[in-house]
Amino acid sequence: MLSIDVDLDGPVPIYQQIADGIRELIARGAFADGAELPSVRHLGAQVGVNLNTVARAYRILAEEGLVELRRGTAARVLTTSRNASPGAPLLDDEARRRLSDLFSRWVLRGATHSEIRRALRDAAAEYFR
Amino acid sequence: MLSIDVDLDGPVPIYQQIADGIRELIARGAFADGAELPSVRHLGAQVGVNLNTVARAYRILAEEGLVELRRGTAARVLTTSRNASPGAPLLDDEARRRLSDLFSRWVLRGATHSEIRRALRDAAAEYFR
Amino acid sequence: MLSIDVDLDGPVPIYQQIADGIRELIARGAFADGAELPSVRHLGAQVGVNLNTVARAYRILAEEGLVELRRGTAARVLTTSRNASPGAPLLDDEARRRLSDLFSRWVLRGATHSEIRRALRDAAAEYFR
Amino acid sequence: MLSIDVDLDGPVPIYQQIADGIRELIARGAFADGAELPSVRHLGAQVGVNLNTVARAYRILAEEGLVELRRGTAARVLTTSRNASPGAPLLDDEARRRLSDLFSRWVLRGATHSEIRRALRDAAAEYFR
DNA sequence: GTGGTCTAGACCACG
DNA sequence: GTGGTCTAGACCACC
Repeated sequence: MLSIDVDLDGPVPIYQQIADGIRELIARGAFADGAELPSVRHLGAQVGVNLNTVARAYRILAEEGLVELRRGTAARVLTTSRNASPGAPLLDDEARRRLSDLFSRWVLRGATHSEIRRALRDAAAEYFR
Repeated sequence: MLSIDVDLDGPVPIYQQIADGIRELIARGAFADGAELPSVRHLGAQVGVNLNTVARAYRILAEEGLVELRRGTAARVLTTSRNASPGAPLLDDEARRRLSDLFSRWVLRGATHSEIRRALRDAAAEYFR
Repeated sequence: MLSIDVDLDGPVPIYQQIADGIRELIARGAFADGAELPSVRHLGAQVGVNLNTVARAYRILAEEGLVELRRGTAARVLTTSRNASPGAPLLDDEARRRLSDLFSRWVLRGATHSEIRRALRDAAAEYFR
Repeated sequence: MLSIDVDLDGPVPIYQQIADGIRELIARGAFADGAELPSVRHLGAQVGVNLNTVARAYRILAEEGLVELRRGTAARVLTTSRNASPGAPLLDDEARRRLSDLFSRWVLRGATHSEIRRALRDAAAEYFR
């Protein structure tokens, strides 16, 4: 029984939120390899959105290689398909951009370098708890 | 002479990128308190976007309390107006959401907790360099 | 003992892949005229798909005149029933459409006319090897 | 005035046909770099399909890097973004699969190796005419 | 004006 | 039953 928080208002598209939520669940190991996702109809009903919106989220995950879609059968999770280039650094431009923006907002709230380092450590600890 | 990188393609709205860029410059101390921002016309011409787009970026920063807008005069930077509630933790829900999403993507690329901690430390060090 | 590669993922319907695979085997002369195809049960079990899926593939081949289906007996290959109008050119609209699409993709990868001609020659040589 | 043939029935999704058609026009040099595509509304009306269907075709081309989409402005063609890995051979598995299927069908219509080579040469000549 | 999102609902393709 | 396609139409975001 999969639970995903979705903010129906707000600027982030619903299909993105659903994709993000499922991606996180996969990353957290909530699915065995080959496990079935709920049908677009079920998940749509549960979350309170249209089935097409869920379908779009599934399509995104499929393009990322995290989910396998086939007509006639349930969507399946592919945990094995680590599309990791082993040498690729985590801190690529996109990650750098996201983090810099966060840091600037924190600095403007008065944060220091060490406070920021601490908040990051806390966030990671929380995530892996 | 303010320099901002704007990616005209990509999903991030241009006005957001401009606001983000200026916010970062303010956070980095590029402006004295009360310093004037370039006019929307100048900045628009320099960046190569419509003046309304720049105006919208300024409005966002004004709503955040980082910039003061008055008709007829240049926009002024307000570094002192920390709109921070002193006790508010850095790691609010929005920050948590952004970081969790980043962590999930990293985990799916095979990252471990300690690799992630290291990447975060590096990012902060880079930012404050 | 017939061997067919089927990609259970991917956008191509399984029954199509099976039909394509058998068609290629027939074209390559793997069957004497009147030879029996494996039962839908056997082939389905071997390939790992539902028997209805195999049955649908056989039906397609029957509609093309390549296979004869009769209730109660094994499906038979009909190599003689060339359903070709003798004068019909190979390069019909459908073939033209398929090749044009391929050419466009190649051109956008930087290919020239002569490189494309060479790739086509190679493909044919490979096929008939 | 862009003209695209679309078969509203038939198994190929309309959005795919539209994407294929535009890709071919781009490959044929019908667009200068940065040229504007018709709006999803206009093209939809012209072809006789819903605007969402056209939007999906545009999204596909954007993901291929052939088209640049931005809210508020017309879709732009990017001919320069050759995403060609210089060393990559034209005849990859997908191309091989497509061509093999075509060859099998031709062989079953009685074609010989040399007739097939000729048809391929003709198709390329036609395409580049 | 542009593209983007979302909906409700229909119908198809597939297993 | 599943996912996939398409529609008509609404509304939003952006320029």
